[in-house]
Amino acid sequence: MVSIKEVARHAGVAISTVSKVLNGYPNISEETKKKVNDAIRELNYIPNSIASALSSKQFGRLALLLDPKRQTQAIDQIFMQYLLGALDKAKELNVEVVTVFASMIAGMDAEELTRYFLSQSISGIIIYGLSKEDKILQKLIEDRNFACVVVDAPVVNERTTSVSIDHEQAQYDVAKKTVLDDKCKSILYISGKKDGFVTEQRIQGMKRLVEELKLSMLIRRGDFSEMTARNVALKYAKNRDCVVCASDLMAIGAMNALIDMDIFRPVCGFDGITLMGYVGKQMNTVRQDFYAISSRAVEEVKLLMDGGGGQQVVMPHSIVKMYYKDIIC
Amino acid sequence: MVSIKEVARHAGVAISTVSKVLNGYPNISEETKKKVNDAIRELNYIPNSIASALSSKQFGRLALLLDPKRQTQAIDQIFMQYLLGALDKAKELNVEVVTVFASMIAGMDAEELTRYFLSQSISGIIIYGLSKEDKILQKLIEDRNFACVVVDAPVVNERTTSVSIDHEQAQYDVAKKTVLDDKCKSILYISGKKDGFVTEQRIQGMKRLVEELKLSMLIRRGDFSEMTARNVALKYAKNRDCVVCASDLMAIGAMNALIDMDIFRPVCGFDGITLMGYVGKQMNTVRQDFYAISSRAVEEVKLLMDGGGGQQVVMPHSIVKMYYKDIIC
DNA sequence: CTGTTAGCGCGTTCAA
DNA sequence: TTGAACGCGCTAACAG
Repeated sequence: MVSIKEVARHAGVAISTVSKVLNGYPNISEETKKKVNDAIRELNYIPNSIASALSSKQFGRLALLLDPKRQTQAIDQIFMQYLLGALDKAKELNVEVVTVFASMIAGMDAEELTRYFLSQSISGIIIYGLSKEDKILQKLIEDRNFACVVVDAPVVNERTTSVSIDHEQAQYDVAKKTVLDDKCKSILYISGKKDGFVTEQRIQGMKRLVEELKLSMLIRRGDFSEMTARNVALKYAKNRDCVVCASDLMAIGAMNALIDMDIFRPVCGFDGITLMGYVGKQMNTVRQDFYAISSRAVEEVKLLMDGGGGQQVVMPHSIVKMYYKDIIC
Repeated sequence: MVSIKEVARHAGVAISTVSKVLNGYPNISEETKKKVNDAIRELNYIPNSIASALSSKQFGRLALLLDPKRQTQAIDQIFMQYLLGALDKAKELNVEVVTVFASMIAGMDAEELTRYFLSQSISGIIIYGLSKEDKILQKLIEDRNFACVVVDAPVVNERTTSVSIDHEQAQYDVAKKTVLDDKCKSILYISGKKDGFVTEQRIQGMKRLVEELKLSMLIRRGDFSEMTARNVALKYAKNRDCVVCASDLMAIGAMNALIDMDIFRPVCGFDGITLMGYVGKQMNTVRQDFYAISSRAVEEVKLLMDGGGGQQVVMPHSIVKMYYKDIIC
């Protein structure tokens, strides 16, 4: 491995001069700059980022914390968008990223987790989809040892920023459009899991709408799975004017149930990802740009790592009519 | 940040002694070992992996090379299984992993890519789904600067191992079962993309079967998308006894086309992931364990990084009957 | 504008 | 069995 020392010798300058050229310091004559760059090229020199990090004490890596399962699942597609957005932005900002899956840290308490991250030179963490039940990560956040960005959970402190769309408003918006389009009076709402932060926010949005438009609403707990939504719809949709679901996947389940029952009800979903397969129908949904959200999360965590304070970041959403012709692949 | 120096001072020993305890060297008395460990615990000392790597010159990180798109896609679910399998195993083997997406290295030629990886202290690479058209990565592999493992492509040299199931045999197996179950005589085969290594292997499997059982076969190029498979099936399935598809997703597309045409044909797929949604049908498919494949790939790349030679690793597959009731989420 | 020097935190001789 | 000393490759004062 060719080191900075050899480059310096080859160029006939000091090591520090090479370093300065490398890092774009001012006050270097064009002439020496050229000499150094020539040497670098000739020797095919590659800077050692490890040594650089050690020397400059710029450790500060960023951990992306996701919770995929051994079983393939629809949400994996969202995870990929998160990863893609984060890695692209991290490369742009020159931040090293470590991908961490929940299974790798299962069983660790907050203290072990802290040690684990520190030993990996991690100083910033992005947590995707924090659960209300996850006391360990919440402790980690409260301890403020790391710069944290929480996606889709309203957690903020001096070292923690929250990034997400306004779920309350988004749920309100998409349901309102659906209700008004078809002059519905009664709603079946299939919500998300109990332990998710967004679930409650979306229910609030529904309640606001129901109050405002003087509607009636039946809320049934879903779990973001197609199957459960299907069963709920089979049981309760008949007496309702429309079905509002807290995810596109559940909307598909509900839609299939309606088809099986041979009745029509407007259905609306949430997420706006193209995973629904070909069924020749259409529906309203909330579209979020998971890539952009994750990209922003990286920017925010960088700010925190550089000493900024935590804040609440609200990303834009839109309501779109999706055609089920959108294909999975 | 508490360093090894403070631990040494606290324990009343030399730095090197602490280092030896840390790395499990022999010839350390139980007594000093205890002193050191106590100090470590008291000070809450965390070894700096960066400094350790620099000092021991053990760089050797592992890059995982994937190609997800900005658009959500079914294959994302397979990617997640790959990532999960690789990261779990890497943690077990204590290998540092860097996730790299194709978009991050787009436009680089083999030489730039080499420099990029080297500057990141990467010495091993796992390439998932290498395309025949990707001359740059193929050059990278041929250059032998890195320990490479290629998943789903039959590329082997001294520094390159191939890991995948036997696609020829798997395609043969699943099609044979489907054909024999229903006594089919003519097949519509919807293949994968032209530029994939596995596409050709699977076609070979089909050809072997056709010859052995004296069948007739019409091959149409698909692209692993539901939509294309649907269109192909609409056009050609009517005159054929069954439809064999090179992916589950295409099988769904074909199945939906058959339903629309209101005709029945046995359909078989490939992959065995549960992404098909609820349609109340069933079909044969090849099941591969993507997690296990990726896990094995990491083991193999570790062997290569430690000086081993390249080889061809064939992972097991099985033929299963999948019920479409398997739900996406 | 350039070179000298002193570390960063740790692993690894080699003497003691 | 232990510790002093050196160096990994690089950055960052400071001196010239």
